[in-house]
Amino acid sequence: MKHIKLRNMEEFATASGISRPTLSKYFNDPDSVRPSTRARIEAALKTYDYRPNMFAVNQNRKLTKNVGIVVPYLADPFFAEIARNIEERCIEAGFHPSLFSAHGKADLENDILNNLRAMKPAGVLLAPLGRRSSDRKTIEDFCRDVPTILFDSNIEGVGEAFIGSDNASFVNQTVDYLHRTGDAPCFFEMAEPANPNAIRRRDAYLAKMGALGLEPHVLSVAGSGWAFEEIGRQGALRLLAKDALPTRTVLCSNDRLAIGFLAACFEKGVRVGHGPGFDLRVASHDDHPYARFTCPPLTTAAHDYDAVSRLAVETLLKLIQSDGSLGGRFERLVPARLILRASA
Amino acid sequence: MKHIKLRNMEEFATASGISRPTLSKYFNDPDSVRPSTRARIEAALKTYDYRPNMFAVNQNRKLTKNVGIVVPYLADPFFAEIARNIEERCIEAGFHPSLFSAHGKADLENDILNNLRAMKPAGVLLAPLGRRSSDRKTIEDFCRDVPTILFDSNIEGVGEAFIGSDNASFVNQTVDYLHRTGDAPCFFEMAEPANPNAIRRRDAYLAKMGALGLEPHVLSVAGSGWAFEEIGRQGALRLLAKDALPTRTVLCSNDRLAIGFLAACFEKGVRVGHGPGFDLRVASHDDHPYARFTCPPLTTAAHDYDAVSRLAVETLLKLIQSDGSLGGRFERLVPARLILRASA
DNA sequence: ACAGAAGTTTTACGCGCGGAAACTATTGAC
DNA sequence: GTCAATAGTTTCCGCGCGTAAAACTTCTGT
Repeated sequence: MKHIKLRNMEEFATASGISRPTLSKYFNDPDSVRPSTRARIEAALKTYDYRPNMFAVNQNRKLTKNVGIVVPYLADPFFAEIARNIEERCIEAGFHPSLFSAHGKADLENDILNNLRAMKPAGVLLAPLGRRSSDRKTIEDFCRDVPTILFDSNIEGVGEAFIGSDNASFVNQTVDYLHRTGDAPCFFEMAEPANPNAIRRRDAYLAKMGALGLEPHVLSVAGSGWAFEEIGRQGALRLLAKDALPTRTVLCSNDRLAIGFLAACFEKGVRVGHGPGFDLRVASHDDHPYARFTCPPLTTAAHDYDAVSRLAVETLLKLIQSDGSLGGRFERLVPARLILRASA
Repeated sequence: MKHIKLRNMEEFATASGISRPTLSKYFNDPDSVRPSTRARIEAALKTYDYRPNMFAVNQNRKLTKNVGIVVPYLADPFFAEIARNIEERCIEAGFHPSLFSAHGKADLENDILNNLRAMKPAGVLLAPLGRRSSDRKTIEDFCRDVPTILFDSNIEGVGEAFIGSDNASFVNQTVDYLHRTGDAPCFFEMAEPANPNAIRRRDAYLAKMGALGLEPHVLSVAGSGWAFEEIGRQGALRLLAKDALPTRTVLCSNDRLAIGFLAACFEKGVRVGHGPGFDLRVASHDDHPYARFTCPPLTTAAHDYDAVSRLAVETLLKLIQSDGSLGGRFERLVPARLILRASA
């Protein structure tokens, strides 16, 4: 029966027979009015079509219900998936998430943060581009003005909290498994990783190999940017052509590199798998949405998407409730779960 | 030197020595003021840190600079890629795009449209979920209130325009190529496609086979939702187990199904490729970002991402300039480009 | 130099809502 | 039934900016 469209709260007040300040209270918090009047209001809402003007609301409210979600590269299914997860949790909590992608570009990330400032968000969840310290200041300034929680990729000391994956857990599990069931792996990575997690994974690999008393082999392939699959493929093709793999077991820094690596193996007729009749074992990290559809399916260490997104949103809500400060920087690293498939 | 932060335009007016209405004009259109005063304003902007409050601006402006971009499923790299493309073009044109994903859920799409209404966007680019007519009304109502352009997936008569891909062009090219270089294909698809494009592709396949005087074979596999790869894989496994493929050439409705199909072939030792020594040729449509990394790389008909996004944004800008109506529904279908890779 | 055009300032109002203050009505326990 | 606490009403102001009107100033072309 939503026929008459009302233009403002005043009209809705006269139409519903309830004073405007009471309506204002109701829209800010439906529980702040008596149940009987709440029922009257909600009955009126079904008869008349009225919604508060969000611009007028946000102009006057000290704290909006907006939250910003910023990811470095949305065309990467990993970020698409985690952003989806976070977005849904924010909606559940009664907030209005806005999703932004830096598309791999630092200056776009800066623009996003500046525009986000104008939205006066209650809080921001930011997965920064991993990059040199030259741009660190922009993010630092932003975090000083807006309650921000970093996720996925950490910047030491910046933001009120960091929620991420425990790269050591990822690498320890994969190296352990590969070593236990055959040979310890060499480590395949990009020479100039776009992301600090890659550096932590290499460090974890070196540490783990040291702990096992084994000699590490790091293969750093050239390439920059976000076209990881192609970089992995080209790197693998070069290594295979030169027969330069130091071991018959390869651990890739991440699944997107591994997807390219496997494509190169297929191209060159290298049989990837575990057991007799196979030339090479390949494992990786992330459990990328397509990792189960590679040929062969990829053995990998899986992110706990659910836990990371849940913790990130929970921490953000806590941060918002405690008025923008948690009293000390909170950090939480979520461990990985090993996924065994045919590639290793 | 951006030291003093000014709280509103009034303060900036006194600080810069320029009247507030003139500043207002400047921020709405920098070219609407005399070059000399424009220079004075921009000089002042470098001394003082001031940006108009976007909520106050949008409350009073009849037409905001917001544009909404709505896609059905952002975790699908196809939509991630086209959304990225569209977003960047909108920014270039001086608008503020907001990206939303329905995450495959019809009720979420409805919520998004309702929230979008509150943002009073100048225009909206909507790639609707393909679904039954029961929800058509929500979209129709929305399009009546907000200047909207549909893309990717059409709904007859809804919105001011539709920009999409020419499914017939996709299918004609792949069928032609397969037929010319070997055998005509059977058609592999989902029985209950999430998207009307799938139906058009099947129809195009039937028509093309008819035109070639050949008998068509449509293989519809069970499954619904957006996990296309798994649906394709399961369907392929069943068909291979029963040896039920009517031809040695398979044309998949889209690349995500094909990715699953290829995974199943690999699993079962079916050698996919073109020429002697291969069991099966597989081709598809879309040129999904991962199509070049499948094993073997996928022969497919590529979307012209660039043309679709460019046309969509151009049409939207035209629509906004002409005050919300183009005087008749505009439709434009972009042809495909055949990409030959090893799978067929 | 001067009329006319174009740009600028002054003044004033409005947008739709948040929120404070003072007052009135309702509630529930004694 | 009284009274205090709670909830609602009335009235008013402020938020930051768009925008209109009128007066004023500066810029054009001749």
